[in-house]
Amino acid sequence: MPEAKVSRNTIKRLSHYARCLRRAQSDGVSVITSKYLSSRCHISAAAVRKDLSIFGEFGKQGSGYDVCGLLTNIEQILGTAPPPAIVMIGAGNMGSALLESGLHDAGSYTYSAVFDIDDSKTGKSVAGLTVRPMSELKQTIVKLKDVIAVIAVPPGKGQDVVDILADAGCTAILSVTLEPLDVPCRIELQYVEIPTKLDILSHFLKHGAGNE
Amino acid sequence: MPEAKVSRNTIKRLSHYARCLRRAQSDGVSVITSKYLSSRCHISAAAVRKDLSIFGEFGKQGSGYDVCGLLTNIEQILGTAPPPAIVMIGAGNMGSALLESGLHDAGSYTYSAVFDIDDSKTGKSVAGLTVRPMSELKQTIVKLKDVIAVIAVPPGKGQDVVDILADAGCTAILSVTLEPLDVPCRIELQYVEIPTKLDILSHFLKHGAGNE
DNA sequence: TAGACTTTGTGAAAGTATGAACTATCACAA
DNA sequence: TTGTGATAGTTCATACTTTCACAAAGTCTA
Repeated sequence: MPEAKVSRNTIKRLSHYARCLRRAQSDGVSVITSKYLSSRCHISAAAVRKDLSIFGEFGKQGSGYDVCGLLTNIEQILGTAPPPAIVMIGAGNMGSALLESGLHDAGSYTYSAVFDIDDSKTGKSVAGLTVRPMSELKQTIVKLKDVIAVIAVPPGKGQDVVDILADAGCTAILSVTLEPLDVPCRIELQYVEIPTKLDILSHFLKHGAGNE
Repeated sequence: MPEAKVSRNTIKRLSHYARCLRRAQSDGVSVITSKYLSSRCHISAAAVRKDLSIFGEFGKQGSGYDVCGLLTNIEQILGTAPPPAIVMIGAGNMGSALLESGLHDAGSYTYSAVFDIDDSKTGKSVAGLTVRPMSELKQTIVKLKDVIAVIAVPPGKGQDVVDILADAGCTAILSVTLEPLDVPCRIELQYVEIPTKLDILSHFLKHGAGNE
């Protein structure tokens, strides 16, 4: 599998293609063109073809790409076939919202467990999962191995959680808290950057939206 | 104010600098170096200086940048002095979570109003705001003028909200729903891309995290 | 004051991304 | 079988972004 040099931006676009393909698949579409992907993902058709050329002459001229085969290839690169387990830390408003909204459109991710620092929540059920105490977090991470940890705790509590996760050997974290987190460089950390997105919107409100 | 050509990536970084500066300010720091900003924002010092050079020889060799003055300049570009109003659409789990978590660390943004499609929620209070019916949404947008709309409704309900917002002349939307939305090109739309971030994390889990 | 040290600002170079244009290949119909 | 239209794959040129290196300018200590 010679796929060493896939840039981060390409990964992002592949993620969009994957969602678009799943949608097409559930609509019964079996072949898809770069033009269609282009319009649905707001990416130029040339860029789509360039991205997809990493699979090596996979598409068919004149018709397009096989939806099922393309999705399989993309999921191979994304590592979502099967997807890693997801563990939620925080069963408050935000954690519950994410758990209940589900992630079906994002692929076949599922939440494996949910933890909360507040022991009074232990044993309660959220979106079909039983809330477990933080004392069990480390052993769960170790046992599951390939796991993405989602941190949805109140500001000020995030760093403690990160430290536990790092200690357990977790290497992939998605944070939906606002506080800045320090992580060892071997951990890949993704932020849900609501403040940054607000600032971008604010900028375009003040200085004109159209001029990208 | 000759600041026409600030790229989107620069805007993102300025947003990070702004948060870092606010933090420094509340810690009583009055002067800050590119090196410090670099380490806190995970951006190379050279990039920081290049970004900040758009203000034109603002820093002082040997010491650094004046925290207060730099923040003022950045907020000028971000358009967050004062910030636009924020209107929340959706008072469910997600909407409530965002309203209650607050945005103090992100600047001086405040939520101005919250709406919900479920009339049984009308009149109830969430995070100090009274939930209002969707029928009042349009006139509120029109009256506030400079406003960012945050969409936090269940999947399937988002497009209807977008249509109302577009009709009301709203030009800045932040979506935290998973569904893809179609907006007129004059509207600046930002997604909270949780599925994409999960895919990025999944990729690095499978193919090694360190090789960025 | 002198001299060592720190930090900014910037021009050049290297690396990336983007877009246009062209070619090769395939599907389909007559 | 042959011609026509459509689309993937590739190449090249352009523009943008990031990084490097260093001069200029300020700070600090003795």
